[in-house]
Amino acid sequence: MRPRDEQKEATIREKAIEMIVQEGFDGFSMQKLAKAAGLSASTIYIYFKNREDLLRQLYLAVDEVFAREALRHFDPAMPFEDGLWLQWKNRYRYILKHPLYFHFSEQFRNSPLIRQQDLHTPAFRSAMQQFVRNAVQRKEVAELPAEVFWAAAYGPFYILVQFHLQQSGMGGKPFSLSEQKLKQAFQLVIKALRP
Amino acid sequence: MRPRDEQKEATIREKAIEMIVQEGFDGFSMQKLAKAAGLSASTIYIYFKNREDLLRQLYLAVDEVFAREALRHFDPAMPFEDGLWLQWKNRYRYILKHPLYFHFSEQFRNSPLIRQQDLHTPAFRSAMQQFVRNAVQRKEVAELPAEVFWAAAYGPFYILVQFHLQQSGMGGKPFSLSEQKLKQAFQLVIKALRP
DNA sequence: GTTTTAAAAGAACGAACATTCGTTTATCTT
DNA sequence: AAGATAAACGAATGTTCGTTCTTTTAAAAC
Repeated sequence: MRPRDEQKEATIREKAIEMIVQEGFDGFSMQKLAKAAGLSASTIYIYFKNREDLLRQLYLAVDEVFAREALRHFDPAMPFEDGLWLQWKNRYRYILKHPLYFHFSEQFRNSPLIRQQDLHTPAFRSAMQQFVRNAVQRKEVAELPAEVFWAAAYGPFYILVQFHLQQSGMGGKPFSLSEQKLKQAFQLVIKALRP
Repeated sequence: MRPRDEQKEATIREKAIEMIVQEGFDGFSMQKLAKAAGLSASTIYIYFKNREDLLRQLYLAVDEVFAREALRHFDPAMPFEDGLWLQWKNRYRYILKHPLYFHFSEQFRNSPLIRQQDLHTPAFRSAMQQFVRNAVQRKEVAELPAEVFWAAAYGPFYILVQFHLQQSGMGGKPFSLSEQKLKQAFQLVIKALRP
């Protein structure tokens, strides 16, 4: 029997993400994807059940990479400031390395295609919860409702990143957020969260 | 001659926004919109040049309402803390009053359909710029790169709002962010931005 | 009340859509 | 080398898409 071509599936995934970032869900079709990937439309159905399944799988795969990169070298037992900065830097590095992936997931954020509960893996969520519990216990941060805390801890990060991502457009222009500005924003967050 | 039916155009706009919030750009079509609005598809083309024009007009109209509401009772000369809190409350009220509108604009945020520069009217942008210039001059806030400043001033707000918006889903469930939590987040932001 | 005009409807257009089907092709097993 | 099997393809399915055309309808102007 003939084996599956791993390179082929990888190409489908890459081109699909590219197309969605450039044209949105709206402009994304199986036939255009087939043409972009240089294969027949029916071949896509060997690797993915249907359009919806393809989108779902893409999202899950991208989110999994994100979760892995965000938690790199992270331990929920870390001192709060170190741990939060590590996560900021990890996410920053992820976005520099995979701007398309990041842009792609952002398309899902407010779309009806993915339920909120599907965002991030359970392991990721529980690691983050433990991290905050520790920080509160050690009185490194003020005690706050969870969503207020996360909004303060990551809101500035995401707004900053989104701004620079849009500045860079989708052409070749590089992502221009400097680590210095990132650090500046981070210092503000730390000041805000101190007890 | 027969006059245009203003009610008809209003219905088209409302139903279009509803449909986009519920099904995304992907699931939005002229024919489904016609059926939902109870008229012929060709009638839509009396009020809007085409699909793209319809989306553009919807976005501009919604954004105009937002800008008006956000600036309600606002003056760039206000003391910083008062002015920023007023804007937070204005935006909060806007989202409570028009959750669909807000959800609708969020769909555009990372989509290729609207250029970043089209976000918000020039009047809105310049009012905000003047507001910060004044605050810096009076040493009410630290001097920071513009995007770092805005990220810190509004990041927590938007993350908080997005979280509660997703919690409420799109069914009848009410938008559940309390003004108390809003105020808590605001206090953190003020603490962060002080010189 | 007739004429004028544009709104509104409905049918129709080709194009593009997601998906399936039958055939061909490439690779593994024997 | 022959046979088995699933990958890969091209063609075709029926549906839905955005938009236009033709006709009908309703209101304003006379």
